[in-house]
Amino acid sequence: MERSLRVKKGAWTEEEDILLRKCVEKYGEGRWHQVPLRAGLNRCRKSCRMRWLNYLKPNIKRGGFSVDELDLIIRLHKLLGNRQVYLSTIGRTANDVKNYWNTNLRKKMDSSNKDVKSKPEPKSITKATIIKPRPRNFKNISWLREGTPFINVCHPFGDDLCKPYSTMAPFDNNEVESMWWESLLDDKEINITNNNSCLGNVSEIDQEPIKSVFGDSNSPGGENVGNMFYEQGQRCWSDFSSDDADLWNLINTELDQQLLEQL
DNA sequence: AAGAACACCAACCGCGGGTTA
DNA sequence: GTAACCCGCGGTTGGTGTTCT
Repeated sequence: MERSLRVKKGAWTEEEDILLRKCVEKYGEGRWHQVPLRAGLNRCRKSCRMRWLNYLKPNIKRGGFSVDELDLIIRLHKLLGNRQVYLSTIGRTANDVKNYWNTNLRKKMDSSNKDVKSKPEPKSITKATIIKPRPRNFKNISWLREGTPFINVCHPFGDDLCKPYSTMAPFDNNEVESMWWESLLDDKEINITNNNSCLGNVSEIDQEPIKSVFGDSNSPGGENVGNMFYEQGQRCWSDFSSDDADLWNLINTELDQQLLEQL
């Protein structure tokens, strides 16, 4: 319970910003419940976190949205829905994207949707078709602590890939990534087994013989796993380096090209 | 010139999910 | 197993500036 009667609310002062910035620079991000005390701020932890993430954090892109950014926001929104955390991958804060969406783009999207109301309703979306990719925390998984590379739970091939690679067939890095995005875009193959894991069509993988994938792992700076090379520190699928151009091309090919023209 | 309406955005709040004891 | 705690997402509010009438 925040001490709502005691903590300060409302706009932040320059002095508060300086205190918060110094605190985060000294102790790092996280442990927000300790930040008000450490920084000497009479603010609740949520307020401190929000101020840092949306305003003080370095490298925040501010100002007007470019045409490319708007295009990407619209496409990602169509792909992922109201999940500003993913929309914020374009380099804006989640709050910035959310505000812009709520005050600007949503109206345009609503009005454009009215134009197509005469069309038949799409098939109803059930709970089982909702895709909710979320970052995962695996720090309690023993084999991860031991340094075994693995792929994130939220993966097109399902829970089998949570297992250590020694029990899995190898996949090409780019292939895995693009298949995940394609699985998001292809509702025919998506099943959800629980709130957080995405299952794609695994029939082809099932036919692959299980191979040992740790045969040539002596490379400095990383590790060869089958035909994949993992950089040092790269432990999960979400750590794959991503080619923005590939993602952009994929979105371009799958989503409605006329969306922007309607705006 | 002044009040109303609108737009923008910083900030607040509730709640769900993950972690810890 | 579970209760308490913590984090952070997403909806909403409220203040301020701008435009309209």
